[in-house]
Amino acid sequence: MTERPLNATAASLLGFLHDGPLTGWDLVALAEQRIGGFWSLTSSQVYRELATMATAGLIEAGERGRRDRQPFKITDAGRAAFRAWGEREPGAETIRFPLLLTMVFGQHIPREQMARSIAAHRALHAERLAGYESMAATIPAGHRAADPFSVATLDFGIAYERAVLTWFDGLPDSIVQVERADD
Amino acid sequence: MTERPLNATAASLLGFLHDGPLTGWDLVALAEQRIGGFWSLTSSQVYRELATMATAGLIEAGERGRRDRQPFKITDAGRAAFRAWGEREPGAETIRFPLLLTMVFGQHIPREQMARSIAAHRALHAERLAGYESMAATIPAGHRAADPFSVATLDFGIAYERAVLTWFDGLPDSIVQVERADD
DNA sequence: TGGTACATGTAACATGTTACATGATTAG
DNA sequence: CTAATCATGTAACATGTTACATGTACCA
Repeated sequence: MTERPLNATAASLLGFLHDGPLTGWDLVALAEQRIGGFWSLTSSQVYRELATMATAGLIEAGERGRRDRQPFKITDAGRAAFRAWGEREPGAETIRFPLLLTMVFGQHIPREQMARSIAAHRALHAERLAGYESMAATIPAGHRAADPFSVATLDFGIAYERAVLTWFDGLPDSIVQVERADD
Repeated sequence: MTERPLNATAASLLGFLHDGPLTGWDLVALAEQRIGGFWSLTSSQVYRELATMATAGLIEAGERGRRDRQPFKITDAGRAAFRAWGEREPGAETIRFPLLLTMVFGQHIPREQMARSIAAHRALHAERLAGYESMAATIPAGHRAADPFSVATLDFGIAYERAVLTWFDGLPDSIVQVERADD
């Protein structure tokens, strides 16, 4: 007992398990879809956390089904642990943006390389934004009120991606523009 | 030889060392100031990376000065390693935003708690934005052209923080508003 | 002369990443 | 029958975090 507090990744798994038993595989897919935009996790991590939480009694393994699927069910202890996590002040966000790191040292990095990276990342963000926007478009009108939390996180994704795109588009030519030899 | 490629944190230290020898302490402070907005590192990490890089011959320790300060100087091998890092396509950014995680599971979390967390985070972001904006205000006009890279990363911080604040302010009352007993 | 800021570092541990091994089921 | 996808998991390692120990120099 007196387990150390849950980490956020484990807590999110417990969060998903509130709605019913799920397998590791399901959780990976669900997490990617629902929190992938601002929380990353790998299947390795998921299986490790599940094993740890099962040992700690926060979840219980059910019968294995087809293809060895093993569903986990949240226990009362798990719900309590989740509640305790939810009551802690969430920490500040961390962002790790390698492109910006490259950019800080831009003077030491080939200009063309940088311009290409920027273009690639811009495209990636445009794609993500499009994805979020099409998700948002399919939200039934009534749902916006019914599940404001999911909507809010989706809105965050949209706001973030739009800001990033606007920033990309405002970069000065001195950074973005590649002098091209007339080939 | 054939060392595995640099990690981004180590690379950033090498980046700073391009402009002259620095101690671990200096690097921590400099990193916090220059890349703290989108890349976090702790002093423990810095000293560990310095030790590793010194062993690998990417940097060289100089004479210890006052208060045991130990400056490190980048070597040619270090410059080469940095260049190799700069030539790799920077990976996608990762964001880890605990507040959003809490929010996804908002239905399972006390409303008042959530509202308080949101207010606290909003204040934090407002503060950061103000900091960035005052930094931006002190950039001499000519500098904008002279060091477009630093300016660009600062602009990112501003764009990001503004987007986050706007998002906060657009959250629906159903999330933000706490019913207050008339006390 | 005592507190504060400077400065370096270690140890222990938590978390995240990558690569791989294994097998079940399904679709063609 | 075979390739693709589903599904679980381990091992090894890299990276990040937290707590602490040690000592120096400045400044009031």
